[in-house]
Amino acid sequence: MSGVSTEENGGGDPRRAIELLWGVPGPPRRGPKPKLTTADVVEAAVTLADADTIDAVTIRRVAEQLGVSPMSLYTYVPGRAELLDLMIDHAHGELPVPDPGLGWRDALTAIADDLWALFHRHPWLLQVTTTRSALGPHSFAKYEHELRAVEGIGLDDVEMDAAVTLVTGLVRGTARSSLDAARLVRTSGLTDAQWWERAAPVLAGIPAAAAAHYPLASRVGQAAGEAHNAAEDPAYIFRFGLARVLDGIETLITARSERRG
Amino acid sequence: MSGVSTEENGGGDPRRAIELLWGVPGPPRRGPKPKLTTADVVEAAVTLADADTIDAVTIRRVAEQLGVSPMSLYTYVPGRAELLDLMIDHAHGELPVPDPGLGWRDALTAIADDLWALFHRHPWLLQVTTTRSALGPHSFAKYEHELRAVEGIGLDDVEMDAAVTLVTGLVRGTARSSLDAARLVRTSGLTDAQWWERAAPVLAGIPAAAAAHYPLASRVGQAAGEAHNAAEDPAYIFRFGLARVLDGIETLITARSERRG
DNA sequence: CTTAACTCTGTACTGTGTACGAAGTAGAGG
DNA sequence: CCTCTACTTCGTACACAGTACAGAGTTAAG
Repeated sequence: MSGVSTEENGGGDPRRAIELLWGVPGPPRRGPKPKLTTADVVEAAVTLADADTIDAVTIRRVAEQLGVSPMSLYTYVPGRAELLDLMIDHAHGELPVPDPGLGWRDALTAIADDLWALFHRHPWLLQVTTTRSALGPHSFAKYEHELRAVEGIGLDDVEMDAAVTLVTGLVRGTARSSLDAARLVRTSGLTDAQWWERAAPVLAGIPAAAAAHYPLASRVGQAAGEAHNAAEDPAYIFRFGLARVLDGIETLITARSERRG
Repeated sequence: MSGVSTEENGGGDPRRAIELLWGVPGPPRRGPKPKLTTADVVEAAVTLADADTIDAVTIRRVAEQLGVSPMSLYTYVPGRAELLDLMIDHAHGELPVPDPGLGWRDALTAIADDLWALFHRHPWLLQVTTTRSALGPHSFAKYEHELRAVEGIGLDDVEMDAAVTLVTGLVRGTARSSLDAARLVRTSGLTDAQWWERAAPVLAGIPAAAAAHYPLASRVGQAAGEAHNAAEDPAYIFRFGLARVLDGIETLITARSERRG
């Protein structure tokens, strides 16, 4: 069964975190040479998270991987929360710069595909909230490139923001489903098919769960399950959703231009 | 700063979890009368989560709220993960049954609005993954009602599934942003405006972060921030996104019917 | 009345983030 | 060169988590 929860992490003054994100050096160092750099810590943390989940990123494990005592990490990073922020911006740095020659549909599609790939390379990105933490250079650049895709196509500024947020949100949501499913297969040792094989007879023994009570859910659920095995389902929703959203944006643009002229 | 992570929870045999979800009584009881019911535990857990976050739902705290020792909860629930599953289905039970007389656009809009409201009543629903756990009666009913909204409008079964998943995914994503932002305001004690007041001068002191490097991001970000204060931003994206998605579905339906005749 | 199933509880283990204080290192000022 | 002091590193300790385990008490079945 599933059930995954999210941990809170403090707010606090943004100063130090922003300085770390932008690599501000700080005052000249007097004491012993540091063994590591902040970048070392971030990279070690990303390696751990890639191989498992964000939960694998514990202060103790990152320290162990670096051959250092846990507490010494606090020299490079104020705490675990800020480390996660640094990891996010680091990962955003992997996004390619979209081809500026593309039309808006192709550009948005490329952005969505790149983001989809990024999430599959770094699934932990979807286990972490982004609000207020996207202040690093690579996250800024990401937003800039996204806006460039919809610049000059007839949307006002507020709509441009909404359009790219809508597309990236679609990718986030569908990629999350895709990766949750994959992770579940890994941790439970059961594929979706195997899991259903086990669950189906239990459900069958419960009168209230009979197909007669849920005719559409039974029919459509089965059809969807057969059309694409469940592992590919989110990828289908991604493509389907992107097509719908792009069509919807096109409708808006058309309405705009017709009203104007 | 932000940074929120998600915990893993085991897979395991679905049998017991499904039985709990559907309220299968189990063999006749011989020992002392139980002080509680599984429903008591679930309701106490929901109360705790509503008042805070999903992290407030610890075995110890739920037990304390019920005036019982922590370990005795394991009589009613196999573990924390299964408790979360039960909470999800319990919450889905609050969703109203949509008016069957509505057209598909109004029906999908009503479903989206109801879900948006549910997420704002129970923000912890967005801190928990749903994959494979939606096997309870109320979650089944939710899916059934969603499909009813798009039944008979010219989509095949696979597209019906994709359409409702797209809409509910949109609500999930935008509601998550909305609630993450609200939670951040609560935990940091800073409104978005106050936080930006503090962050802006720090950013201003970093040459690499100059607006000249991110012209669109600066212009559009400012415009979006002024148009609606950040707290309302996700709500705007929700409405904007829903309009686009519905238009996109309409385009698909129209194309279908034109091809047919 | 005996027995066995069931509930409930206290204790204990492992693992988390990180506060605190001590120890050691190396550049700055004399 | 010596001293001072900022700085890095580390060991210990605390509060809190989920839950395994074993024992004690309770009640229905035989």
